[in-house]
Amino acid sequence: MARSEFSEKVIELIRSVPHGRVCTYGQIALMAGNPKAARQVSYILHSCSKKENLPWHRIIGKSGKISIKQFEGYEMQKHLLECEGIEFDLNGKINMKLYLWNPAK
DNA sequence: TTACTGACCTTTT
DNA sequence: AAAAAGGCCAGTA
Repeated sequence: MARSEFSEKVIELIRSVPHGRVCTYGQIALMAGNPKAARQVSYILHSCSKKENLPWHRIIGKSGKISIKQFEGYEMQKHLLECEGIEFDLNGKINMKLYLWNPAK
């Protein structure tokens, strides 16, 4: 598999996400060096979550919603996030203000 | 090599 | 405010 520099950065960033915190695709893509490669982040997750055992459940959409389809693992992600202390509102969204991981700066 | 796909994001109706 | 369309990049076939 072609692990580009971008991919490795994404993987490392995902691994850097603290327990009980979430991050967005765009955020990771931006930190990885490509603000517009957010879509690719998801692809990398799919490729490595199994092999690298990455916390893919901590990666969500910018709106605070889970982007994945229900039959793909929506329930599992929600459960995993709840186990980390993250709560969902009535609309199934996450409070970004509280849980969004803001890396350094 | 080109073509198609995708767990997105931004801008425009 | 909500919904639709376009654009972007990297990876796989």
